[in-house]
Amino acid sequence: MRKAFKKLPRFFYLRPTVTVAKDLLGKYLVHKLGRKKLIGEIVEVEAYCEGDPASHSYRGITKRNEVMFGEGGHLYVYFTYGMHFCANVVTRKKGIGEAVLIRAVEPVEEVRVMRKRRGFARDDWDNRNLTNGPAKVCEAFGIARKHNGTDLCGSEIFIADSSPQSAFPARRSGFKEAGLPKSFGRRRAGGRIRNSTRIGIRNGKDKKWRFFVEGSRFVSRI
DNA sequence: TGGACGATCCCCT
DNA sequence: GGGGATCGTCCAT
Repeated sequence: MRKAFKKLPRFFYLRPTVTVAKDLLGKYLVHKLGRKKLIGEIVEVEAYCEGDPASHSYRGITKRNEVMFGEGGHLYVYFTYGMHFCANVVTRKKGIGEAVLIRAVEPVEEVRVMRKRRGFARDDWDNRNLTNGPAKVCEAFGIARKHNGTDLCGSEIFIADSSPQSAFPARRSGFKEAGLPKSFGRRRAGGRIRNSTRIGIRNGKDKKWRFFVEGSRFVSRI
């Protein structure tokens, strides 16, 4: 019996945060906006764990970070530097404040919409700078404050899999029933997973919890 | 109530 | 590689 394509199930997100971070590479971020589906393949993430001084959850639960302490599989969106939003995938069970920051994706579907949202010129055909940073991803995908707490097991914003080698296989035959375009199954980024220290933090510098797809043109930096 | 600073981006040199 | 934009959040008065 063939397994139908489906968005990642709840238990995917309840696992250890570093594991979830690595497994998110090559998966597809999907935002249903009206009749359109904005889709990008995740190529760069960072894990933020308990006892991690770089994490927003380090000093305990507050109004800002409470979504991080909720059940895994929800979206934690925060506002930073007075002008940017960043999106995180909440992990683990309720009560544990851990999450994975989505740092970069490779644009896949509705790229024109993303380009317009990012204010790209019509004659600028290099999409490398479209979604190669956490705030750029949010701007391109139209993710903002109102999406904080969104259930990724819902139908507005979710993450899907199309990699046949992964632990969460999907088949092209299932895309139609999932309402996704036929081109959806193509794996684009390829490459092995590499890791490094995280970007833009002072504390927790030693942890090598940034994960990215080796050789991808769409990561924020090498 | 004030002030320091931030999981960033963009433009400038 | 350096600095400015810009404001919500948190902690110290």
